[in-house]
Amino acid sequence: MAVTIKDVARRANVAPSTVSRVISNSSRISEKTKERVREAMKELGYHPNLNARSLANKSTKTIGVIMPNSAKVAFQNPFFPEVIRGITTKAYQEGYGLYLSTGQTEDEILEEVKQMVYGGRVDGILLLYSRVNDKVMPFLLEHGFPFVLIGRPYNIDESKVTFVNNDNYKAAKTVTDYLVLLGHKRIGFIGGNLDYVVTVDHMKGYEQALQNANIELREDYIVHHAEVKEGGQDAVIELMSIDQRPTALVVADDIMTFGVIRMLEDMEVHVPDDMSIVSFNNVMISELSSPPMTTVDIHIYDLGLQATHCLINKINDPDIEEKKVIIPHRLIKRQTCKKME
Amino acid sequence: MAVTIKDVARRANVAPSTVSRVISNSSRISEKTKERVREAMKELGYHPNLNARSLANKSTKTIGVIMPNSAKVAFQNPFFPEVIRGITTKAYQEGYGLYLSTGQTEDEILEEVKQMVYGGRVDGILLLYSRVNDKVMPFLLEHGFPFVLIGRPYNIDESKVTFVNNDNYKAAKTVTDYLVLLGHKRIGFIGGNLDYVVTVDHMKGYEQALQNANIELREDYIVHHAEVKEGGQDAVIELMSIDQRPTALVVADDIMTFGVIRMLEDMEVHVPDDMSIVSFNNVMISELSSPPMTTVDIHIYDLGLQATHCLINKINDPDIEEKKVIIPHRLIKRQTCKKME
DNA sequence: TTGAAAGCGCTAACAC
DNA sequence: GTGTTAGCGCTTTCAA
Repeated sequence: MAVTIKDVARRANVAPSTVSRVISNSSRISEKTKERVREAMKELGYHPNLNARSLANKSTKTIGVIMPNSAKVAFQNPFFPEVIRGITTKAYQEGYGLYLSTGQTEDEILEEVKQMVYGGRVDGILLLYSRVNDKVMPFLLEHGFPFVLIGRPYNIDESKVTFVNNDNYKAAKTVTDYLVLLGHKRIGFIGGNLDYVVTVDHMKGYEQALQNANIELREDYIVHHAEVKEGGQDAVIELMSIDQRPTALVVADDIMTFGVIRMLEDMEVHVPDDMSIVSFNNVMISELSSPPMTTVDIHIYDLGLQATHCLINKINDPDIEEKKVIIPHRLIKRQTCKKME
Repeated sequence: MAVTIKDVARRANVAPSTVSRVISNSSRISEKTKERVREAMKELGYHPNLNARSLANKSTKTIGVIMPNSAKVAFQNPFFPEVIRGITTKAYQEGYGLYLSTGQTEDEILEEVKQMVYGGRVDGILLLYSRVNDKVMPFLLEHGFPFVLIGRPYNIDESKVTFVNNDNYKAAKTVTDYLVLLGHKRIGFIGGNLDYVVTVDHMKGYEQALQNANIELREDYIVHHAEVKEGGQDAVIELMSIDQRPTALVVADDIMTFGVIRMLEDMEVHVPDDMSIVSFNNVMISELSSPPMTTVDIHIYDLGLQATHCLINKINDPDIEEKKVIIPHRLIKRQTCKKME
């Protein structure tokens, strides 16, 4: 059996409560006793039992991280590693640990969240996605459990939830405007899963830009795919089979763009000469495509960092008011766009 | 305050222990009482407190996942997401949760591991890397704490630790043999961080293949870089500045290969016409490079899955004997290799 | 400034 | 089959 607070107390000739106070560095303990107790802890190799502490405390110092259903797909995309990197950094600084969701389906995940909340496993929850008809958020809201959303609440009053997001609408609009400015009129859109709010926002931005430019919206220029890998490739096939092919593409995600470029290459459609492309995220390898891709940097790392920051604030002060943080984005011009002749 | 086991007991007119037994579905409870108790749980909306359970139980049903120091670098590489995907799958099946390390330096991580172990936060630990002078493994070994290593123990008796690995030596040898068979004699090697055992193994395989082929080893053909992104590019510069440039490259990692191809392209060295390349891992995007890369599939997902499987076995039966699992690899031929004229 | 003791919610040994 | 009860190791009143 491991050494407990009682052992330390005995050794230092004090009461267990005193040891506890020393651990939390209470100001009402004399320096002398503190020293003596610390000594004893060292000698015995004492380490607190975190479960016992959590039980007495009702605080776990851990954050639950909920990934979209099926990490299967999620983790394919460097977005998640990168956002977790941001989360990790802040969490470590503040002495929090991370507890990861493992469920694959929406229902499994909801079950897990319930366990985390009811079971007292975590002090707060980070939602790494915003889905259109999500059940997790309503649950959390209903129970007044601290959480922060990365993304944007949908069908839920924004003032009721703290979230960290990009202005994806604007980003998509800017990017489309940019292609229009380069002289493109036939601009296709390859979007992600329509269940995700980010996809909805992207599409609206794209549509608005075209409308502003008096370019007619063509249904057949818009393709959606859930899978980042095959998705990009399938989408290309669809778009290239159209009579009047697009000359430029707005692509939901950099990884998709890899697939898109690859596929176009196979069809001898050259980027950027025959096709311009802009996409989103600017993950690490985005600059390593051939040609290097023009993309919107959404500062994924910051999304994670800020969200964690907000969450910890909320945990520390449950009555803090809800907050909306927009992380700025930035168009990174590389070599997948070209002016129309 | 949440509803506890006592509330349920009162409601169902039984003792708390009975409720506990119903929860664990003990066979010594009559179906009738079980029903009654379950009814009460439903009515009251009971959910067990996991901290209390862990405290009484000395079991947390969670696995600690330790990433190499600085997830900063680690997560850049799709290897980790993919291995976690494997872990996640098995863990979920078996009802285990995942607790992630967040430390950046080796010391921080060792501290975290100690916390996990002493603090009773996890039942077992998964080590996602094998470093040459690692302190975590000795610690775990010394404390007889259940853990499984993904990779290979170094400077530690293999029979003392359960590990899941590829035969990286052989993979590197095969790959180099392959290039030799294609007629290459000037074969460069771009390796990862030499602190990692996998890098050591790769290099040995490479050297052995050259030796077997009676090709002299050239120091200047061997370059190591820790960072996957810049690494590949820097390495190319070094290798291309040599008088007698290599005609083929063995690259430690697919992501590096993206950088390598990119850089070669900039120098108008075309792959595979002017340079053949083979690398390792076969992550999702590996087939999306231009040209698609020839690489060794190491079945990352299986590494994670098997390791988790072994760990859970060890947790359930601490006296089970240590085991060594080698996940097979497979050369995936795509388009970055060409026969020398 | 310190100690005694109650309790956090659950499990498991022991009794019946 | 079911109940009683003593912990698990810590925190936190309340007293002194």
